[in-house]
Amino acid sequence: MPVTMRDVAQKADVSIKTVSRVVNDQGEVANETRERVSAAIEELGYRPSKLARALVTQRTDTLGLIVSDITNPFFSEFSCGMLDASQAQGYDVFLCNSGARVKPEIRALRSLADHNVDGIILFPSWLNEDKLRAFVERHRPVVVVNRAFEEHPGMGQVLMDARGGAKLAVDHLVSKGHTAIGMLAGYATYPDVFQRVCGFRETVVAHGLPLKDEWIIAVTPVIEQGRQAALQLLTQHPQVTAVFAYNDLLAVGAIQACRELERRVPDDCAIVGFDNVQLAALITPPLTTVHVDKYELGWQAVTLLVRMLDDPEAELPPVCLDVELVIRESA
Amino acid sequence: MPVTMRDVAQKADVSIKTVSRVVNDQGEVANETRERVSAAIEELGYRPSKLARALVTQRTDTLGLIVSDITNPFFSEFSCGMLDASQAQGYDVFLCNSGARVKPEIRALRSLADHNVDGIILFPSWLNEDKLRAFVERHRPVVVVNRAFEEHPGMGQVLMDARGGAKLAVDHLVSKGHTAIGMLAGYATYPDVFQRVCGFRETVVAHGLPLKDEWIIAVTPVIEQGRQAALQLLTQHPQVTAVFAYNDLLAVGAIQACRELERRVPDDCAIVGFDNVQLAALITPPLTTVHVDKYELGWQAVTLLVRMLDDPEAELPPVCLDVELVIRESA
DNA sequence: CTGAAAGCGCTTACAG
DNA sequence: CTGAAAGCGCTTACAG
Repeated sequence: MPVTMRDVAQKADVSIKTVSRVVNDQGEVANETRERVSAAIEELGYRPSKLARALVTQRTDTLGLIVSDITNPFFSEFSCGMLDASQAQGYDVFLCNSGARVKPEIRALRSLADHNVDGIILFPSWLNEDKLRAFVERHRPVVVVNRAFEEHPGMGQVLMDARGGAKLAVDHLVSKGHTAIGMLAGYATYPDVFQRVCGFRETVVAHGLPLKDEWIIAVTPVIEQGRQAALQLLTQHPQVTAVFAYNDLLAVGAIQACRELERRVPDDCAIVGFDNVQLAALITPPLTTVHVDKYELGWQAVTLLVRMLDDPEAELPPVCLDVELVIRESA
Repeated sequence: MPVTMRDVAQKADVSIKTVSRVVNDQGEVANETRERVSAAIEELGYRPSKLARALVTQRTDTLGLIVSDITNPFFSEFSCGMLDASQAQGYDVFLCNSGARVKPEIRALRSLADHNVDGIILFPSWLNEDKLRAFVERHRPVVVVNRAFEEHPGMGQVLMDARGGAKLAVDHLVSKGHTAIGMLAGYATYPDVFQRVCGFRETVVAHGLPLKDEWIIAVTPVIEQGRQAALQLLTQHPQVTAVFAYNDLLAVGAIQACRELERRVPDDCAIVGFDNVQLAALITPPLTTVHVDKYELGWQAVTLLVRMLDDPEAELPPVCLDVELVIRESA
């Protein structure tokens, strides 16, 4: 029932090929013909089928995005930037939630490949590098966010300076006189946890402070888990007077824990988060945290991916966004 | 380069049609043949092209979602429910951000139609009912969320009891002794604003309280706008001692305004929000608000849409979710 | 139980 | 400047 190219051709009394030419604005078409065809298109309300076109061109004008948890404001901000950029470039985007679990992540990759997306932006939860490379070779280009991979054709990387961010956080805590600093690390399956933990360890050691494994607790980075982990950390190791959290959600949980333990923030326990989500400024006390431009991160991921699509041979270096410390009241 | 049905057929020494049969698990196939084909599929890592299939079946196994602002936690929670439900039903989903503006919304509808999505879930910002009906007739079924339309084949509705929620909020404020109640309404282009404002007006009148148009301010429902609107409301009309907000974001803005005006919440000014997003419980003071299950709302929207797709003739009544008042400290 | 033909709605060489 | 043929990778009747 939808109107096809054939209908337009018939109405304009030309061949299908000619319609195709004016639709795609390619090849020479006599002005008079072009106008007749345009008129027919207008009149019939013709819109070319992306499906049919894709079948022959192997381009669908779609991108896939796989996030860990769309409910986490970090990812929704990122998605917003990604969507705006995609739209600006003429792509529509499939969204998939992996829950930061491997199986759903693989399922999402497969599913996106089945739909022939042109490219994928992925927050890998955990994924064998070889597997991902195999996927890229067999299917479509992937831009990986927040995880450093070995460079590989068809794989792009968009990173933030997580290590530097962790250093900023610890430096700040040390400057406030803290010597016993713990960390609420993200769940181990989040690859970028590694960078933040690294930065944390390095900086603590660089300051000549004690570094205890028991002071680093790994949990799923949501508020309630942060609360429980902080409760445990501060109860079992009361000497800890400062906490660096993998992200703001965990930091908020830590603030709740302090309230329950009647530890004043920042006097009895200082807390620094990471991401600077909207919530960070709204909580009491307002959170000192490491800021990263999440919208920009999403935008850059698309920019890189589109570049890869436009020139598959190009060797594009990883993109890395700077971070900065935002000092509020929690530390 | 990707492996096709033809490759499988060749390897299994059968016709393409037979491969199609085992892939789609339809028609009788001799066991021995089926196994040979399955083995070939396995061996070659064959995956059927959804594109090619869609071209003939007119089914893409995709759904579209158009939200106003993915950055608003209401929508991200909704999306989460929608994604989980879609996946459970075998659909992948396109996400579009309309920014609650008409043009991007229409562009998104068109774009989704171009990709032949099977159905669409839409938060209409403002859209002529006739236009939407025309779209549905020409293209694909749409489930509209949070806006009451006249019933129409191909259009489903998922609602929440917004009016009832507004009543709960006002009743609560009245029970606390408030007699001068203002409202921070959402920007007028949000259709569901209507229900909440209606419920507000009705209930205020039902209690025999004054209802002043100047006490109802319409703004874009984000925190900063809420802050400014509340500042204006409480400065120009200091007699107002209670505020009902269209959503939690506006309510949070109102709390900030009160802080700036040195009005204690709830003693000098009581505030009630709507949605019960995560932030509501975390702000100081914790927000009294109207709870609605956003995840469930997303899930229900998909359920309804899939029903419509499975049986285009069925007349499915609107789905309406209950709401409840969550009393915390802001009122 | 299995296959050959036609077609979904386009684009890509190739002619003229 | 314009068109006829082949084909993208599948499924849908229809035969046998």
